[in-house]
Amino acid sequence: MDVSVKGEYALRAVFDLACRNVPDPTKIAKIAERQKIPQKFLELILSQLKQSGLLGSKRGADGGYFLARPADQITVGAVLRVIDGPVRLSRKPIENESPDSPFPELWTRAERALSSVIDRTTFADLVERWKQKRAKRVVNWEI
Amino acid sequence: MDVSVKGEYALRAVFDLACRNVPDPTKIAKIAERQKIPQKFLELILSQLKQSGLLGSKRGADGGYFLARPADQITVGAVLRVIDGPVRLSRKPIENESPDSPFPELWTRAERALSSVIDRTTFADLVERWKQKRAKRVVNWEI
DNA sequence: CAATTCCCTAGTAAACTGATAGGGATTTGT
DNA sequence: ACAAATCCCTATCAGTTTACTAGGGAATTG
Repeated sequence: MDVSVKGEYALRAVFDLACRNVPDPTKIAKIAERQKIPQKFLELILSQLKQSGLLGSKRGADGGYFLARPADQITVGAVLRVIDGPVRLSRKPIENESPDSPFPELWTRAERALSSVIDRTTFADLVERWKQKRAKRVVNWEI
Repeated sequence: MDVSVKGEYALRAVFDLACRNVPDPTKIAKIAERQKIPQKFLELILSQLKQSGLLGSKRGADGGYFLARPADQITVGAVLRVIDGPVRLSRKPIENESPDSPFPELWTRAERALSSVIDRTTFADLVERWKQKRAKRVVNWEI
C-alpha cells in the first residue's frame, strides 16, 4: 500500500525535469545531486522511465534526460505505474475466494478514488502549486 | 501500495464473523476452513485483531472469536490498519527532501481519497451488499 | 579520437512476506 | 477433578522484494 522509495525518487526526478521546462537535456548526475538520490540507482530509474516513453535522452557530452512530452501531459500516476507497477489495493483476482465476494467491488471503488487523485495530477500542476507556495512563503518572509 | 495477503485474510475473517451476527464465538478452525486460510497463519491474524480491540475471544471448548462491536461500527480501514499498518501512499516524511516539496500535499490528498472509501465502508455495509448481490443472482437464475 | 555521457547486466545485504512448528495457558463439559 | 478443546505465544524459515552497488560497454560530440 506504499509507494516505494524508488517510486518517490522517480517522482522527484521527473519533477526536477519539469521545473526547468527547457528542452535541453539534464544530466543524471545533476538530478541525483539536486534531489539527493544515489546516482547509480537513479540511472536505473530514468532508464525505466525512458523505456516506457515518459522521458527522452541524449548521449555523449552535453547529453542527459528530458521530458518526452509537456509536463501537463505527464501524470503522477503514469510515473508511479511504471516504477511500482499497477496502482491497486488488492493483488490480482484471488483464486481461492468464493466467486461472489464483496471485496472486488470495494477494491475498484478504492482504486477509482486513488486514481482520481494521481491520474488527474500532472507535473505541470505540481510545479504550479509549488511555485505558488514558494511565492506565498516569500511574501510572508518579507512582512 | 498493495494490501498484503495477510490483510485480505483479515478482511475475509472479519467478514465471516460479521455474516453470522450471533454473539456465539466462532472457532478459528471453522473460519480457516470456510475462508480457505492456513489455520496457523489465521491464528496470528486473529490474535492481532483481538489485541487491537476489534475482536473478542473465548477459550476452552466452545470457545472462538467474535466481533467486539456491532458490524456497523467496524470499518474496512480499521482492519487494514491493524494488519498492514498505516494506510498511506508515501512512507513517513522523508528527510533528504527539500522542505517545501510538492509531494506531501499530494499524499494527503490521495490518502483522503482512499480513506473516504475504506473508512466509510463497514462490515455491515459489506454484508448487506453481498446479500443483495446474492438475491439478484438468484432472481436471474430463476428467470 | 578521447572525453563525456547514457546504457546494460549482475550481484547483494537487509528487510519483508507468508507461512509452519511446537508447545503452553485457560476454560469447560462431564 | 480431569481431560479435551480451544485460544495463546514464541520461534523459525524459505522465498521474494527492496534499495542499492559494481563494472564495464555503446553512442555521441567537441
